[in-house]
Amino acid sequence: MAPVFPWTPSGLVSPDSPGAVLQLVRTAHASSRSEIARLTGISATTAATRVQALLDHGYLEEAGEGVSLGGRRPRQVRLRTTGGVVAAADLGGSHAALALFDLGGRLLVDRSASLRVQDGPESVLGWVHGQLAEMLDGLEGPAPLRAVTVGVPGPVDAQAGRVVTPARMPGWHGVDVRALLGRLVDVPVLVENDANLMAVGEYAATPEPGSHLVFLKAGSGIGCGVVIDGHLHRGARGAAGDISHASVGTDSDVPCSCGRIGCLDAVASGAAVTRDAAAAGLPVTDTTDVLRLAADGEPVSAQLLRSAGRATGEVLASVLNFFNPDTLVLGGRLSQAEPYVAGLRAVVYERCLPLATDALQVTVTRAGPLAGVIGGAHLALEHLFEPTRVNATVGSGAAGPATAS
Amino acid sequence: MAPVFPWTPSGLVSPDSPGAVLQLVRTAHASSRSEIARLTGISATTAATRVQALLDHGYLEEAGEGVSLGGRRPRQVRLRTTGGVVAAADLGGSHAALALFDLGGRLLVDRSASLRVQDGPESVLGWVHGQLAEMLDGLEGPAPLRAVTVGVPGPVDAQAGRVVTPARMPGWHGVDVRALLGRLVDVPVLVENDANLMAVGEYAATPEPGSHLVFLKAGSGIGCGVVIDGHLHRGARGAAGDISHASVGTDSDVPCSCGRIGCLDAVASGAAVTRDAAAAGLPVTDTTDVLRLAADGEPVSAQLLRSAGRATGEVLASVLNFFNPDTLVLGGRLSQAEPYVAGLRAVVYERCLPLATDALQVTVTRAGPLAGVIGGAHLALEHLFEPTRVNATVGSGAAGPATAS
DNA sequence: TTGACATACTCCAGAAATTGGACTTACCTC
DNA sequence: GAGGTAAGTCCAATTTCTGGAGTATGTCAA
Repeated sequence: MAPVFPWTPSGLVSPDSPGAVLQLVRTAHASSRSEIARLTGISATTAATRVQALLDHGYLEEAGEGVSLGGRRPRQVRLRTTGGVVAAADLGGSHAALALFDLGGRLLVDRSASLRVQDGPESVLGWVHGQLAEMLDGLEGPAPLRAVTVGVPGPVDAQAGRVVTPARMPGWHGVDVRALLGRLVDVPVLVENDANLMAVGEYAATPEPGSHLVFLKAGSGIGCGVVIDGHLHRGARGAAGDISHASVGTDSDVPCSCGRIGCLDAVASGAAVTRDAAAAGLPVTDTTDVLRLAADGEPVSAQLLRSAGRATGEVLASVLNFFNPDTLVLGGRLSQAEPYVAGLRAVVYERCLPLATDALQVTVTRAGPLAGVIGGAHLALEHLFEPTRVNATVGSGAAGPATAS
Repeated sequence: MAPVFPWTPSGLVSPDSPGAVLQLVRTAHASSRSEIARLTGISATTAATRVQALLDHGYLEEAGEGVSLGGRRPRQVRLRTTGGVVAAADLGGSHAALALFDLGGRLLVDRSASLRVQDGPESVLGWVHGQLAEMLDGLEGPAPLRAVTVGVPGPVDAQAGRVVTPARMPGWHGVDVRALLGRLVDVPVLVENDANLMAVGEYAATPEPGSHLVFLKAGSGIGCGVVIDGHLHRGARGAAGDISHASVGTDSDVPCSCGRIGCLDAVASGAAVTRDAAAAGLPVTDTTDVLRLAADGEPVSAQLLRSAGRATGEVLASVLNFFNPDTLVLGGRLSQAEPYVAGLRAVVYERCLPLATDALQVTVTRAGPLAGVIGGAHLALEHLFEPTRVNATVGSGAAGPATAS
């Protein structure tokens, strides 16, 4: 008999590194010393020691006693959420949402404001910084800013923190948002596509490890965000999630911005629906008008929205068959229109394979307009607390909580 | 100023667990003690101790001396590949490929044979076991079998090791391949879809961590395998990669097996091409005939293959835009036909967005007919050496190298 | 009420792992 | 050769982890 391995390299199986204790508490998987010992396999003594270290350094705080499981009640601990805040800014074509969150991911304040993208990156990011500073000043217990996430409506090189060819933000191509804003705030700055942020925001609402989520942002443009196994999928060039130029079977001959005919974006986007509604003689100038008419029971607008939903569903069906996610979340302004959602759902269930739909949940966004900033906060906190990738130097470069402004 | 964290939980940043040493050597990232110390950040003493333990237990072996970097030559170590073998079986509709690999992933023997699926799971898996036993007997230095991967042409519940609704293997629905084969071989058994295995096999040829790969298997049916960030993406129900029922713009009215019209499978699969070729009066009975005619310069068959490639490219373009991989690998028998590949490439580059194609490599499979078993070996070795998921009880359940037959 | 038993946690001494520095080996360059 | 450098070993000091004893505080059932 050839040699066998009677010995397994220790540490190969269970990830019980010291930092894992913080993760367990942060993700609500454990809340007492004994629970940590059980889950990680480390001894009770070690668990207590590590918890104490985290308490001493302000990562955790005592949280009273839990319920007895037949013996002494456990002394619970939780993340100390007052040790700082993270900020997220979700920039749109003409509008921005800004918010502050505590270290537990709880929303502290948010505001939204109209934005003048055309003023250029320096001006806009300066404005963002001013808004954030105001919000920070307004907090009750002042806490240091730890990280900022900026969402922009276009492709992003998240590694470098740069904007790439944004269709809806002329003048921003190649702009190093990380450097520009990092100079002002002096904390790590993450830059991300807005649909990606929304996807993460929805995932954060019910974070099931190992689950896959596709988020559809159907507004004046159409885009997707993809979360795979709990991690944002950006693709090779940060361009993942683009379905706007998939071709749909249509008799429309309106040319798309990409030069082709029959692209989803030219047929089923908010802009396209508005254009078609206006052409049909309805008194509309933007997507909101169409949504209002449809909500009031105006049939032509409802019909247009339903068609847009069906066209989008057609494209999504291919995506869902290919990608087989657990969840499809519909967001963006069009997802507020019932005919749109109904049309989309009908086609998805008609066109998808049984295996693709039997586990699939199709829901309308719960986080709503805050999905983007919630996702931004999630990424910022992940960056602060789980800097697993050693080479991921972001912003001020510090791995984990470090000096902040 | 609110409290800041001057202390970072140790172990939060660098993954330097004892088992990491084995991974570094296995993945060819390190080959000497000093290199391991440098890469992991552990002291030279510790690195030497761990290497010695791995040597003592047969995981590693000495491998002579390397080149000097200005001082003493490093004493190299490498994975001890003779400590066992892994097996992979790639079952097709009527054909099977079987192979044995050493623990370094090197192919030792392979054979292919015709298969009678209709004999049923017990019979077929018994036959597989017999073939593997024969091959094991034929090895020079007899080594114990450590794990087996079985690829089947249909959806799979990899977690449970079961086959799910396989279109091309009637009688196999719900069959617990892991249990059936595990009873015979008494080592961990992995079950996986064949296109998935091929994707992993191609990835294994040039394993770049963080890269995304889509593998197209275009044979008598059409399927994809997806590797995300080095990990196989199975989807929620193990059904990821299915593009056979995406609809393509065509004037064909041949109904698909799913009951609809215009599905890719009904238009561009090997079976569809053969059908159309026969209908055009060509003397063909299967895909091989068509490929041969086209290779001989027969224009109608070439034209049909080109159209099939174009239709497939149309569907893939959507997938590539959405998914933004680094690599698209074309495999399956149709990928051997130049007109098919040319048609596919043309449409992909025409229909994809610049961001989706500027980083994209479109290549024809290098691993060829062995891609499936190579992928199977890769998964088996990954299971043996990287059992990071604690709950992943597979086969005989042991995590890491353990008792074997 | 009371005893039996369980869980949660702490304390402490022994065991194990890790480290830094001294030391050896062995190569390169000049 | 001499000096410099990298690779690796040896060893004592240090740090970390563990298991068992002991304490605190519950549940449960008679």
